[in-house]
Amino acid sequence: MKALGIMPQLDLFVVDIRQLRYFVGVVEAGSFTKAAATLNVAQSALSLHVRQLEEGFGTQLLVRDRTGVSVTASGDKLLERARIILKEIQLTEAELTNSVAAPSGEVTIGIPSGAARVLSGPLLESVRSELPRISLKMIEGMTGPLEEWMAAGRFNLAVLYRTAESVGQMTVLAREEFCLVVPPGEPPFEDSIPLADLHAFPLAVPMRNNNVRRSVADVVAQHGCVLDVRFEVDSLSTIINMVMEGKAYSILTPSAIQKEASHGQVRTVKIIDPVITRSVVLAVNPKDERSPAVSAVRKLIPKVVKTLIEGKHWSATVPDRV
Amino acid sequence: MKALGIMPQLDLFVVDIRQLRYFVGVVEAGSFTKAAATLNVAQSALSLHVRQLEEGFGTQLLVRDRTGVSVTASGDKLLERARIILKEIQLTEAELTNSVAAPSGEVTIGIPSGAARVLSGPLLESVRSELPRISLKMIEGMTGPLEEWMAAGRFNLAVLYRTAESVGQMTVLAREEFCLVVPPGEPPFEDSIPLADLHAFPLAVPMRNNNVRRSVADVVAQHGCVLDVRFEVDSLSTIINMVMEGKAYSILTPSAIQKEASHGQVRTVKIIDPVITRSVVLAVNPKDERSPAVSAVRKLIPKVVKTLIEGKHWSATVPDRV
DNA sequence: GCCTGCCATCTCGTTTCGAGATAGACATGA
DNA sequence: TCATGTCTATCTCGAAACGAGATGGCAGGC
Repeated sequence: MKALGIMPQLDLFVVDIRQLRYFVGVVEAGSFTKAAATLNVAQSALSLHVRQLEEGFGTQLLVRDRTGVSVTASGDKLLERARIILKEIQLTEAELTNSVAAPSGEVTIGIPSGAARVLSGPLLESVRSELPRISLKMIEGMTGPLEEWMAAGRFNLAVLYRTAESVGQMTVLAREEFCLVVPPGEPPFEDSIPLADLHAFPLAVPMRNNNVRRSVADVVAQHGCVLDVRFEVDSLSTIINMVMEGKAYSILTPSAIQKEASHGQVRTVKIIDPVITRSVVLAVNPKDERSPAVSAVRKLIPKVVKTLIEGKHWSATVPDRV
Repeated sequence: MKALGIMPQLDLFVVDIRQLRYFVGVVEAGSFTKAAATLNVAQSALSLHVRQLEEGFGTQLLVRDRTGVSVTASGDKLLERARIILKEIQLTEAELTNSVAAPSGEVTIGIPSGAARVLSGPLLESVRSELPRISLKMIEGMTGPLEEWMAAGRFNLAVLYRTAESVGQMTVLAREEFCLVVPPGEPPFEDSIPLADLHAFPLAVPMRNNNVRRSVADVVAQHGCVLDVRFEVDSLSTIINMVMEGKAYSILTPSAIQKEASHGQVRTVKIIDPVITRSVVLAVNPKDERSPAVSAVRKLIPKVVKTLIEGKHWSATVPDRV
């Protein structure tokens, strides 16, 4: 066994929690084989660890025979001591985690207007019901400014968008596909439209620095296509109103127009050849990672998202967890 | 963190002794960097482990700043608990090892006649003084029968010989070189003699199944040499007496004739081209490995051997320990 | 502006761990 | 006597964990 740092003397034996757990488990089961089944560990691993304890202490702890094991006098001493230690550890874990069972305080979250349209209500409700001592401050905005403010540490958490496969340390909440948002009663009437045909529709889209705009523009450029951008507006609700009033089309993700689409106020037509996707991700301010309140909200958000998607309140896909 | 067996739930956090030791060390040092120096562990390792504790408990334990660290309220709780746990472990180790601090009982050891000549007296004395509650039963014999008896489990321990580099689970106590044992006043008078010249001397050597005999015979055969074996005697003292009386020469290791050589009753001449060496090893009966008494004697023997060699009471070399 | 001190992160080689297979020992029943 | 079953010990190998060393970022002092 390698020197463990705190006691650098070579070959010094230091008992380990795992070994104690295995030892107690074996004694209580009465055999390595039964303990293996109970503890869901290979019998050979138990055999090895108990043997390491015996070698470390320089004394035999178990008597082995064909019917199993029984403890020696030394083994009884260790059993008693091990139970005390394991109990202490259990109490420690309970005490330390208990202090985060009811986290409290203020948590700030930045959220893009699009995602906010499906997520802000349910999230606020969930936090209120499940984390009653947490005050969630939600700041909605366009993604450009949100990225900057998050980078500046203005929020504890932020919902952001990413098109790259790699999202680093962030959690992927959902994947969305961009679609053509169509005024009611207007063509096209098919379920999908090729990217190359989008030029036929006059578009109201966000400003050039907008994440949505850049995502789509990149793909369009890559495919040698063009778009008929008539209006550049950094106001999602304005864009949606224009579509509802038949003044323009737009290219958005389902979260942005989930409600209007479900009420028939706009229609969505899938864009294909290629499908344009992006991820909705959750970023955490590294400084706040270990805050119990932030941690709790951070764990709650994916659940809210999953519930929305599975309840067909958001047309997106939940990413696979590996 | 992998499922630890006793709690197979994935990702379940289980505090580890090492982490607690590191945490306490860091808090007491007031900084990771100072703790690293104190604990002889890389600062990055401490940082990582404490962070794992924080992530596992879901709460921040330390406040870090440019002057070092201080504990949070949660950290204080953990510090208190950790000290209790580490103390319990220390007491456990003390209690368990204390029961082997004064091992008692009978220990049997087989020892070849050659090695017994230098080792049996000092070993019995050492056991008597350092392990007063142990009764050491020493059985001397030729190595052939000793090997068989040890294999049959007749002894707890056995001192044996090996010529191969690999000695498996056994402990190497010493290395010896075979030499020509010469009657006083007889040639050769040089300090060393080539193997090829040994045929000039009439030899009294042990019987064919003897370890000594086989070790030398193998090397002689490998070098295309011959020996003039006049007497085959399975009694070491008889062989030595014959040499002392000028009736024969012999080929033995220094342990066999250490006393007679030191009294001028025989001379030793180093055999070269090649030097013939063998190891003196200590074997333990696997069934007895964990007996405290056997373990204590097992640890004592190398010390006795080392003292003999370093005190020039045995012309052999102590093996390097890697 | 530079230096110092401190912590966090990354890479890489080493060590440890556990699963699975297998062998040996022993008792029981046919 | 042989086959079977039960139990423990040992070995191999792939995966995971660990720690050293290097490096970067940040803040304060000179």
